[in-house]
Amino acid sequence: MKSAAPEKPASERIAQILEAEILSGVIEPGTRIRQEEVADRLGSSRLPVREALRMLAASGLVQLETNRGARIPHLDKSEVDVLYRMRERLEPLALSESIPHTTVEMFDELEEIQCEIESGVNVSGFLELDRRFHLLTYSKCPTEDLRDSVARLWNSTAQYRRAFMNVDGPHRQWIVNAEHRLIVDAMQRFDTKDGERYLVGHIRRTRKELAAHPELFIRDSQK
Amino acid sequence: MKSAAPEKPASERIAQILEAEILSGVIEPGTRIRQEEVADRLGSSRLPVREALRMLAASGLVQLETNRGARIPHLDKSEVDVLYRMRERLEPLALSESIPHTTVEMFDELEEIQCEIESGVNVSGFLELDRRFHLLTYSKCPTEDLRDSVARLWNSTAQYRRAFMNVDGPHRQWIVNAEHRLIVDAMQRFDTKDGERYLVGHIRRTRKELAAHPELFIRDSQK
DNA sequence: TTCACACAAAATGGATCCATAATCAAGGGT
DNA sequence: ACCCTTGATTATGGATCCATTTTGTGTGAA
Repeated sequence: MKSAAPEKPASERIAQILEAEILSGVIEPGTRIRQEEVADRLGSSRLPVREALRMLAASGLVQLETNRGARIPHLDKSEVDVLYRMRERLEPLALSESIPHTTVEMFDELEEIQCEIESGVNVSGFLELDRRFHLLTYSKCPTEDLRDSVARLWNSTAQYRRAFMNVDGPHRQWIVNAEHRLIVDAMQRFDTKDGERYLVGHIRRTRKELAAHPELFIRDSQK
Repeated sequence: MKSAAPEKPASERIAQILEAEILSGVIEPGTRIRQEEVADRLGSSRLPVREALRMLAASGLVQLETNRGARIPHLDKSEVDVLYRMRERLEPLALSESIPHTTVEMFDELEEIQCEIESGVNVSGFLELDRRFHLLTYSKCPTEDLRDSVARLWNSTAQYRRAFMNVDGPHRQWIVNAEHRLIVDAMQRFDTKDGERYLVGHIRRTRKELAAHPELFIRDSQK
């Protein structure tokens, strides 16, 4: 056998890079993604880019139109509202399914993330830590489809969380911290009901706060 | 302008054909799908087949593994159980969001489908009509992501509904008919709460009946 | 007989090249 | 002055060919 070369995946690399760029806001919403540009920017052919875009479309990060390429979708107020209602229903299930399989290492990591959040970070830092926090609480859910669905919802709504944080900032950050702490506590008590309760409140509150800022959803130019 | 040539889509054609073959059971669960075989069977190159498989993977119909191709996934009992719990939470939301936008044409079509179901059909016929019935009740939901998520769940669980119908047959078909009628009635009354209630019962009952037939989930050979 | 190693065959991932549809610009007509 | 049409440019969809990984088979030894 050759060296310990696990022969890194393939076009997944491009998908991961693009995902990071989209989630971090480097590529702005509404932007059209040209295959060729990405191809020679990342030093590959257009073909893996096409496959990467298909993966991202499956993850809810881009929207594909036949013969019209890929584009980061613009959602209006009511669509984001429904996505949040989906979150309110699915994520508690993911949490319930995850709780029976939690480990102490997981709680250590959750504690670490939450402490970092409370230590004060900027918007991008908070968004990334918050995402890691919640997806980690679901990570022990044995059903991959459920984990994927939840991740899709987080991806689709990421840009609006970012926009909201930019206008309302760490305004009522203490609420998020309290909710996170309560969720972790319920998990440690293996109390799925309580976990669901706090989590629903967490998401529901965010949905309502988002709905109170309709200026985040104003279409820039095109209808 | 040229003739009315809408220039049919592209690799979507292959995806639709494969989807129909998978849902109808022509391609059995666990089967490995070879790109080359599909390519020259449908008279095209391997490239559109690859894209089609990516679409199907996004729809939850196949599972892709790097360098190992596409395969129709085998799910175990607990995974199907969780998928049904996801359905219990998401589909009522889709129904609620759809009800305010219903039309009389839709109710005519629902009536037509339900009558055809009650007229007595074989297993494959029922499965297709049942799928059309429910997805039609969600079809006016304005949020595409929600409709897609629901369709994904139907795709992922299709083979188990088929297996169940094959062993338990039209055993208690009258229950399905009653539930369908009640759902349509609630929709016509624009009563989202009642619609959700009957729909949850419908899915929940199916989940429990499936759970009562563990023999449907016995792994054939590989672990 | 069974396990292990090696080699061959096949299937997938990737790159380059061609065809076609969409976009944009310029020009002419109303 | 505005809109429509017509062409050129650009970008995506598809086909063929090559590289790499996987898998299946066969032979050998314990």
